[in-house]
Parts: sequence; structure tokens; C-alpha cells
Amino acid sequence: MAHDIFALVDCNSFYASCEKVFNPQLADKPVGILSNNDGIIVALSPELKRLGITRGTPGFKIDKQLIRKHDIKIFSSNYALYGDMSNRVMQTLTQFTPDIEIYSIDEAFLSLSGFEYLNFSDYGRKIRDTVWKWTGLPVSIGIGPTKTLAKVANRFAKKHSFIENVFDITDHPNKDKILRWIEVEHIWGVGRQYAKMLRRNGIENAFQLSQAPDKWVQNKMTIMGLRMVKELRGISCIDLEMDIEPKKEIVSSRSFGTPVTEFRDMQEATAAHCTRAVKKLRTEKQVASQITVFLTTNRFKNEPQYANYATARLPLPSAYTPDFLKAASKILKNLFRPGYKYKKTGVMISDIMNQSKAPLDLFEPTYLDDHRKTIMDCMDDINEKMGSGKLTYAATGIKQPWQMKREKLTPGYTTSWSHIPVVKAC
DNA sequence: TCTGGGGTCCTAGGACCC
DNA sequence: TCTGGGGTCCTAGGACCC
Repeated sequence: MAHDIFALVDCNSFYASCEKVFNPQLADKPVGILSNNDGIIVALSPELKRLGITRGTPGFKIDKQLIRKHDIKIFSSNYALYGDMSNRVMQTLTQFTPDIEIYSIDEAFLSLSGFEYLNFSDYGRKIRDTVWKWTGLPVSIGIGPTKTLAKVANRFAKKHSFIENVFDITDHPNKDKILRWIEVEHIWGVGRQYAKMLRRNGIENAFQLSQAPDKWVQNKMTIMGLRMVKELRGISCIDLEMDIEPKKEIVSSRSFGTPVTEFRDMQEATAAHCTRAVKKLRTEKQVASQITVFLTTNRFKNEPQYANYATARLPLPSAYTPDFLKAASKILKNLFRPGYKYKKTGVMISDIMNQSKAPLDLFEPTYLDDHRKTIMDCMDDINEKMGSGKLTYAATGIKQPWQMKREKLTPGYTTSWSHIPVVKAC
């Protein structure tokens, strides 16, 4: 059997690059994208990285003088735009192999097994150039015999301009050297806690980790860690996942634009999350029978803190929004304590199953056979045609003073007819 | 003034059953 | 000091990912 070969295609500074595609004036500027609620920096163009700003920096902590001096551009995140651009990239990648796993909004694993007659680096460059031509987005490509090594190769490709963002680590003469160059915190599967633990034990880079004894690794890092270490050694343990599995839980949560103190506002926000989450549930053709509501104050503030959550079960699996709204409202009444400044609330839906697989009940119709489904389908159709949010529940409120901040939003160039870019003749 | 949101998997321990 | 053993299911917590 042929050996596995994986390519990891990763868009460089994805959100920032998306903004640059539609605004040529940003081309050489330092660009940063903020998280929801204009909170922290989640994506940085190379120019911004060079100024020493890092992912996770709160927007308000970026020095105003630095912004002026270097003409730094900061934007709210425009997920509708990024999602659309992501689809274009993924669509482009399917030209190069039938076996593709969309791993995240800006990353995909491709299987190149069976393409051994090709020079993988050449093929990688062809992929890179095609994505650039078709979408205007720069990508880096790492190639290796395991997903973890493809990740390593990708990191190497990104950090070394002389290899033009494409690197194949398979059978590379300097493989060990490269693994020594990868510090433990940059290995796929090693986060903050494991990195600390590994360093305490004298393991500082990927090469050292690959030499650690199996038993020790499994003991310290579970079976997942062992799998990862084997992958570093070149033994493929993590397969390509091509089928999109239905979600096991669906979460909707958000920080408030301004702190919430009133029960009524909290109830509206929770209802809005509930509505969003159940809509997602229907999109996946699923039903669920469990709902959790949570709320929290602002842990960064020196003021009374309160965080709590509670779960309720529905009598029968459902995808009918009012079933969840009722449950959520009841939970919230028990959860809410007056006298706090709340920062965030959210809803989690779990115990999810396919609509057609929901158990039958002797007395009640299943969601699939019920008028509740007809109502929901009708509502979803109208929102689809007229724009989402046209039809909603009174419980979610009108004024919504708790809505998140998005003060620096760019137009929805590809996702909204009214924002479509215009080419002007000079 | 201002510090994100949405997921997954594994393990230990308790509840419960025989 | 003693307290049965073993299987299964569920949950909370901790780790990770982007």
C-alpha cells in the first residue's frame, strides 16, 4: 500500500487578507481584525505582526501613537465575508484532489496519496498560485506523511520566505533539524498546559518529544498525546475526515456591548441566543432534548462576580424554537441574581440526534410529523427570502440594548448586493 | 469606556445495577 | 481496622483546536 501523504493548506492571516482583497489601499498597511464585540485582535497582517502586536491583544490596548505612526488599520470582524471567501478557497482546492478535509475556516487537509508520480512541491506551488489567482488570498502549504508533520512543514513554510510558502518535509534530509527548530508550544496538539509540563521535564522541541517513551507520553498526555508523538515519528494515526459529522452541541453566546443589569434585558439576550442556536439545529436537520443557559459578570473588573449555569431537559427531542424558549426562560429565572453587572450570557443545546431518528412517543407526535415543523419551516423560508431576522420572536426584544459592538465594520463586499464593489473608470 | 466565540475529545469518579 | 466485585452510564473538568 502506498504511504499516506497529506498537504495542509492554510490561508496566511486569513481575515486580514480578506479585507485586503477588497481594499487595495490596505495592501502594505498593518491590518488587524477584532473579535466579536470589538474585543481582542484575532488576526494580524504580517506588517502588524512586525510591529510586535500579538493575537489576543485587546483592541483598546494598542497604542494610539503607534496606530497613527504606522497608519495601522483595525476592523471589526466581518464573518459573513470571511465565510464566503473561505467557500471560494475550498472550492478551488477541490480541483486538486477529491480527498479534502475542511479543517477550519482557513485551513484544509488534502490527501495526495496516489499522486506519487508528481513532485509534491511543484504541485503545492501550483495549488498556491491557483488559489491566489482565483481568490486573491495567499496560502502556505505544508506537505508530510502525517497530518502532524504536514502542520510542522506548514509552519516551516510560513516562517522561511526563501521556500515561498510551500514545503515538503517527507524524506527531507534535514527533517530532524527542522523538528528541533519547532518548539513544543508550536506542535499541533500541545497547548499551554502541556508545553509547561514538557518543558518541566526537559522536553523543549518536537524532536525531543518524538524521542520520548510511549508509556510516559500516554501517561502524561492521554492517548491523544501518544497519537501525536507517533505522527511526529512519521506514523500516520490521524485520518482525513471527509464527512461532515453533525454537531454534538450547538452554542450561541456573546458578550454584551454594554453591561446588563436588568432581568428583562438578560431574558431578551438569552432568547435571542436560543433562537439562533435552534435555527442552527434545524439547518443540520437535527433535534435536541437538552438546553443549558449560562451567564457571567466581567471577570476583569474589580466588582462583585457571579457566574452560573443550569440545564433542563425537554420531554421530547425538538427543533421547535418556542419549546426551547420556554425552557430557557424558566432556567434563567432561577439563575439570575439581581445586583450584578452582567457581561455575557449564552445557550448550549445538546443531546442532539437526527430528526428522522428521534424516538417515537405513544401520545405525542415526533417533531418531523408535527405542525411545529411546518411552522418552523415556514419561518425559516421567510427569513431566507427576506433576510435573516425579518421574522422573530417578541421574546428577543426590539431595542436590544445588549447588542454587541461592531464599530469598525467593513462592507459585505461579496455577501450583500448593496455592498458590492464598484469599479470606477478614471 | 473597551479583554471573543464555537467546538472536540479524554479521563476520573460517582451512581446504579447485578 | 474493617467495608465485595465488576460492568456501564453519565457528568464535570481539563486539555486541545481554530
